[in-house]
Amino acid sequence: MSTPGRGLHGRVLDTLGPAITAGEYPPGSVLRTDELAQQFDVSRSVMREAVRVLESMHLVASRRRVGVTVRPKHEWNVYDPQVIRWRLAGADRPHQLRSLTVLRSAIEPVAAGLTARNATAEQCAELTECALGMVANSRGHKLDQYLIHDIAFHRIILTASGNEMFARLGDVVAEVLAGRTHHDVMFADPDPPAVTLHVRVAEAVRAGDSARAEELTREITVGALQELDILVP
Amino acid sequence: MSTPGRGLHGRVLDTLGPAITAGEYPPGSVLRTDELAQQFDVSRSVMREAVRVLESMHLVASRRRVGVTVRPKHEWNVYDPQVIRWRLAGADRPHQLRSLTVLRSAIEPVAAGLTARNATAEQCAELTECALGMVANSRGHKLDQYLIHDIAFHRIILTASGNEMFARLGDVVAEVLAGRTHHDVMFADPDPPAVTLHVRVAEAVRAGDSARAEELTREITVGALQELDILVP
DNA sequence: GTGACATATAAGTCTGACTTTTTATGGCTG
DNA sequence: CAGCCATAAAAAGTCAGACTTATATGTCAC
Repeated sequence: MSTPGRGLHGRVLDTLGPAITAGEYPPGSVLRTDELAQQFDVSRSVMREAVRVLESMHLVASRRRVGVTVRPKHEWNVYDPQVIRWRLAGADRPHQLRSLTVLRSAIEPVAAGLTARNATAEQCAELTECALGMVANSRGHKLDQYLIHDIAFHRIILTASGNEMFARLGDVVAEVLAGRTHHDVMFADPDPPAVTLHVRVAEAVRAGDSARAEELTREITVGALQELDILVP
Repeated sequence: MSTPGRGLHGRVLDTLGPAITAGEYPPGSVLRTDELAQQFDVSRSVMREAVRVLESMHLVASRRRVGVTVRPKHEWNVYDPQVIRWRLAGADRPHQLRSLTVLRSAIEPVAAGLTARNATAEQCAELTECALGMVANSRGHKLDQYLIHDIAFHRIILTASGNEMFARLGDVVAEVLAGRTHHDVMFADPDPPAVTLHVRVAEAVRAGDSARAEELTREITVGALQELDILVP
C-alpha cells in the first residue's frame, strides 16, 4: 500500500516511527543520534536524515547539546498519512479509528454537497457505477469486492468536490473503511439500508441536488459512527 | 510564528519549499542534489536532509539515476502546517484561503457540537471570556485585539471538542483568520451580527445545547465563506 | 545568592571516497 | 530491421572521520 524500504533511512523510520507514535518513548524522552545510529547499525548521516523526517512530522525536536526529544502527542502532525498509518498499526488503533470516523462525519457530507454541484458527467457515471457495484456485492460474503467499490465511491465524492483539502482525505477514508472490514468486526454482509443510501447519494449527485446529497451522506457517516459505538463502547 | 532557521537545512527549505509550492518547478521537473547543494552553497549532506523533508511532505520523489522529481500538486501533503504556510505566502494564496475556509465550514460546526457536550467548566469560562473580548474590541479600529480573541475563541472550540484531528486545525484556522485581517480587506470594524453569533455560541456551549452550538457555528463559517465570495468572486 | 566564566557534550557541518541501482547505449545476432 | 543482452554512465545512496558551534551545567569569585 505505502512505500516501504525506500532506502536505509526509510527502514529506520519503519521501526522508529511506530515506536514513537505508540508511545514507547514518552514525551520528553531524549534520544541521542549517535546511539540510535549504533542501535540500527547505520551511519550517522542516515540516522540524521531519519531524524529530520521525524522532526518535520513534529514527532521529535532536535536541539544542540540536548539531543532529540520526543514531543507530546498534541503537537504531532496527525494528518500526515505516514503518521496515520503508524498509529493505525499500533496500540491506539481503536482511538485513532474513532477520531478519523468523526472527522469523516464532518467532512464527507459537505464534500457530497459540493460534489452535487461540481461533478462532471463522467464523475457522476463513475459514482453510479460504484454504487451499483456495492449493491451487486452486498450479499454472499463478497466483502472484498464490496470494499473496493465502497472505497472508490467515497474517494470520488471527496475528489469531485473540487476542494483539494477534501480530496487529500481519500487515502484516510480508504484506510478507515479497509480497517473496518478487515481488522474489526463485519463478518456478516453490510447492512442493506447503508447500501441503499449510497445509491441514493449517487442519484442526488446526478440530479445536482446538493442539500439531499449532503443529508444522505450525513446519514451514512452517522451510521458508521454508531456502528463504531456499538463495537467499541 | 513558526520555527525559522533551525539549522542550515532549514534555511534551504525556507526558499526551496516556497519555490516548489508556488509552482516554480512544474510537476515532473528534475532537480539534482549536487547542483542544488552548489546553488545554495551548502554541503551535500545538508541538501540531502532538506530533500528528505520535502520527500516526507510528498512534494518531491527521489529516485536513483533520475534525480529529485517534483510531484504533481494533488499528491502533496496539503495538511502539513509548513506546506500550508508556504502556500499562503505564495501566489495562490487566495485559492488556498478558499480551500481552508471551506474546510472550516465543514469542521467547526461539528466541533462546536462536540464541544457543547464535552467542554469543561473552565473551557466554558474561557470561551465566554473570548466572546466578551471580541465584543469589547469590535468597535473603534481595535482589530488586533479583536483578532487575538477571535483566534482564541475558535481554538478553544476545536480543542474542547475532544477530537485530536479537530484540535490540530487550530493553527490553520488562526492562520486563516489572521490572513483575513491583515492581508486582505477588513478595514472596517467586524460585522456586529458576526460578533453576536460568537456570544451565542458560547451561551449554547455553556448550556450544553449541542445542536444549537453546531447551527450557530455553521452560520459563522458560512458567513466567512460568503465574505470571501464577495472579496474574491 | 548572584553573576561571570570555563568546560563538556551532542548536534551540526563538511569533505572525499566508495557502492548501488537504474537507465541509456551500442553492438551483436537472428 | 527488429529484438536482445552486455556494458557503461549517471545520480542517488552510504559510510567514516575530522571539525565547528551552540548550549546546558557546574565552578568560582564576589
